[in-house]
Amino acid sequence: MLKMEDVARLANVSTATVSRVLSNNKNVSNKTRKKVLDIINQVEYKPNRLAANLRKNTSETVAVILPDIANPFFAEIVKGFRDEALKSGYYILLCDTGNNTRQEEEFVKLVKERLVDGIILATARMAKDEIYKLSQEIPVVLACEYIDDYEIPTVSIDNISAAREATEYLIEQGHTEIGLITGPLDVILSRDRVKGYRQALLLHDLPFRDFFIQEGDFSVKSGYEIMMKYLAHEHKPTAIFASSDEMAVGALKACKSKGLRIPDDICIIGFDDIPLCTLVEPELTTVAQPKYEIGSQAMKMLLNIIERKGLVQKQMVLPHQLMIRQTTR
Amino acid sequence: MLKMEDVARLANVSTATVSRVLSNNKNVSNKTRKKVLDIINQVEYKPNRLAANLRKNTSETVAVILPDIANPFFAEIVKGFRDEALKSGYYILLCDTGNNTRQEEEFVKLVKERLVDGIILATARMAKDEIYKLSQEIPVVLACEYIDDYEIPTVSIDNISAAREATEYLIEQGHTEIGLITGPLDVILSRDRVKGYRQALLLHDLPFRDFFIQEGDFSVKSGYEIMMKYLAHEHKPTAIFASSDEMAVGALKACKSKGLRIPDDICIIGFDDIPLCTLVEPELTTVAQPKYEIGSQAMKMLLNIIERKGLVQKQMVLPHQLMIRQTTR
DNA sequence: CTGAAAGCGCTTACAG
DNA sequence: CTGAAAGCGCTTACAG
Repeated sequence: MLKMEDVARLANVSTATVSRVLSNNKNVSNKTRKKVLDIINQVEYKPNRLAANLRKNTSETVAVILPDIANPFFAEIVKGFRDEALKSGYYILLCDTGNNTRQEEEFVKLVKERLVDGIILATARMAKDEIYKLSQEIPVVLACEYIDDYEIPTVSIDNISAAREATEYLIEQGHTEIGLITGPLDVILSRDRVKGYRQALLLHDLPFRDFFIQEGDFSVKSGYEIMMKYLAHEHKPTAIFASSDEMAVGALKACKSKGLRIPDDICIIGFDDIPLCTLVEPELTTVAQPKYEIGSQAMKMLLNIIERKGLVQKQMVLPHQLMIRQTTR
Repeated sequence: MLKMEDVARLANVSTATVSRVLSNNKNVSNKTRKKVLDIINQVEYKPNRLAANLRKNTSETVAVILPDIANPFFAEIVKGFRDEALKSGYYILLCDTGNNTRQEEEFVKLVKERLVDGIILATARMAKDEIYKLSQEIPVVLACEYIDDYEIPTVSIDNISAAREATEYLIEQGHTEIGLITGPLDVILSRDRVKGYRQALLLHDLPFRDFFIQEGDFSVKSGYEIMMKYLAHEHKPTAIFASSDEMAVGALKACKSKGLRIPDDICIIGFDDIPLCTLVEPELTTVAQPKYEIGSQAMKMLLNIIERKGLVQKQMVLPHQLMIRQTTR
């Protein structure tokens, strides 16, 4: 494999000049630049990024840490990450934790090893203060969740308001017994959505029942199982608010398997608005998040921080939207 | 950030010794090793991988090039990649081409820049001989597709046989008018599945109709639109074989929108067996691929080639399975 | 506008 | 078992 030295020799210049040409440094005469570029094209020279990065003390790579790449919600966000990273010539190191908290910490060492210039945490299991500590050492942006205690850069919707509105919508439709299927409660956004749900009940003077809050893990299966539990109870909810579309679909499946009609016998609202919503029957009412936008904005923010492009907005809240479809009425 | 030099000074040894301790080189006395490890733990030293890799001329990173991370089929395969890579301490650089052929070539330059030690192509749009050329320069494994002309390492199912069996199953159920919804025909596996379909018709002396082969792009939308076209035709198919589950679900949706009953009026078979299959109604009959296995085996093969662990099987064909559910009878 | 030279932080023959 | 020293392939002050 050719190195810069070879190109320099062929072009009769120093490696410094070749390097300058490659980095579009203005301090090169047009004549020299052309000569060097010709050689580069001719021999198809590509600089060794490892060497360049070592010297520049960067990696031009960012880590995206997320729980599960097979989750369609994250898949869409990743597209936003990707497009924005590519625009700036950064690569993405995929860090799928498989919902394993230890893995999350494991990946953080990427940073110490200088393999990445920054990290996007698309949902975190780590404690808030750990995230904060991390963000003091290295550029970190948290996607999908809002953290208020610390000044950690964040791109997300307002999960509390979104959950409150969804719950209030059900209340307005006459429901008073609303079952909540939450995400894992070590995830901040899961807790925020519980808050929103509680706020809605309080605002409408509705009683709060412990049994009506059940913790799922975002999967179809957990939604199914929790719904079965609800249905086995003597005091059944008349509406379900699930913290992910997949759990909502699981709940839908459970209701159908028991011969219940949706939305006549029971109403269901999901969260995220993944493609699946319009593929099930009836089509799922849900809270839409601007997934792609969250991804691209989070990456943009991270790259701005990495490249210290002056002041960057630290907390960005994007709009959500209640998508009323066929599982509510 | 501390460097090896600092650790060496603190431990009163040379950097060579620190390096040996870090790489588990046996040529270090237990006493020295302990002394060095104590310092390393104490100051939380992490070696700069960039520097180590430059020196060793590796990157301990592999590129996974795939069309669309949001495709649930690939998402599951990626899990196989991930687990196997992690086992060997390799990282994965995510290269989602967004179904853009130019992007595919773009990513190949990662190799020239020494940013990755090898490449997995999870489905390729590149011409066979280009893939071959690439595989001569750098370790390459092709996942999901089988290439026979060249000796390119490959992990896949037998797409031809799988498609033939699925088509024959429909024929055995009495269908003679079978519409095929293919994937993009620049993808090898799409063409292989067309081959299998043709073989089945030939084997059963059934006529081959050009109109019954329609090219989709693996998306729900394309399946929907193609099905609508079939249904608008005076000579309608009585069964559909789609080259992806998402297209099959699109076809299903189209049939339902026209008031057709599945499987009574029309039968549908998909391909891949993604989770969606059991979430739609009726549940989708499909050809299951061992997705996770394809991923882990492909990564294992790639890492073996990279680390030159002797002879590696060059072509691995994994079993597929027809999953008969509710959209056929 | 250009080049000589130092240095990024490691690893690895080589010598002892 | 250990260390001195060269070198991986770039970039970047510095000097001219």
